[in-house]
Amino acid sequence: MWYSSIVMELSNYVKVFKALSNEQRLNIFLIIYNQCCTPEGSGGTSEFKIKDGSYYPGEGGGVQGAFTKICGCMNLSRSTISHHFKELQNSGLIVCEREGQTYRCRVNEKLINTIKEFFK
Amino acid sequence: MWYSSIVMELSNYVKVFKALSNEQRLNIFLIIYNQCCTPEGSGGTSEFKIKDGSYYPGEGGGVQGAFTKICGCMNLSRSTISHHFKELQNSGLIVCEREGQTYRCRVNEKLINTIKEFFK
DNA sequence: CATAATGTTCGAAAGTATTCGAACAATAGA
DNA sequence: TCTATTGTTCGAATACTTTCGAACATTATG
Repeated sequence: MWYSSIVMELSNYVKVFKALSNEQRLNIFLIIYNQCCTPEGSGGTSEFKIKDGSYYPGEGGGVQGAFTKICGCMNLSRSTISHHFKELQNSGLIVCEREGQTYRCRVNEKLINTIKEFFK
Repeated sequence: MWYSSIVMELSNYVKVFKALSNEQRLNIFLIIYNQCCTPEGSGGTSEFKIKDGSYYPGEGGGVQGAFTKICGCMNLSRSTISHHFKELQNSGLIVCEREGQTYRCRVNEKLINTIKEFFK
């Protein structure tokens, strides 16, 4: 028999699942997750880079016009994208900071491992 | 760099995360998940058994008075429990059937593996 | 069969989410 | 410095969730 291993307060799992429970937000998360992750094990800051409508991972860039370009991809207003980013940050799934007009996001790999563990 | 492996329609992932995005429902899921799973790899029907306020897994029993007892544990009405069970079933996370007054639930291990894969 | 118990369905109330556009603040570049 | 662009915050509209109690259907048992 299986046991789920619960290592955080249940309300934190709820936050994560809630963050992923909206299709638009899940899409945004996947863009970040798939395009902008650190090499496994590095644990450092990873980058999220969008240029000319395509995504370029890695190499220290960050994004310019990330929101607007994501808006273009998914037909949502900038304020809505901003809101969804905030929800993702709030759940702990991503960590973002700005440097001038450059947006820098990293996926919280530790939390993702915790969620993986949840499903044993 | 990681890539999430998406093997279902995104809307199905959304359904699963939505099902787990409410603390009460997550609790119910955990009761089922932790107390009533088949031995790994068996793939068969597992049981969900509650008796005298305690949970007894396995051995072909099923539940009598499951809802009422869960109500007792979590201060929710029977109609609410019923609703949450339906949501969990709807997401595909659990499969339930009744046999007379006996409730039989199994966790959908295949779907759970799919979700695990999602987090690479 | 009558009764008690269990789970379901319905409608309503209250709360939460999603989305928008407008007004705003910060920054980069002409 | 002025302008265009970017992301943020606000308030509002609409839609969805959570929860309840009441009425109902089904089943087990006296």
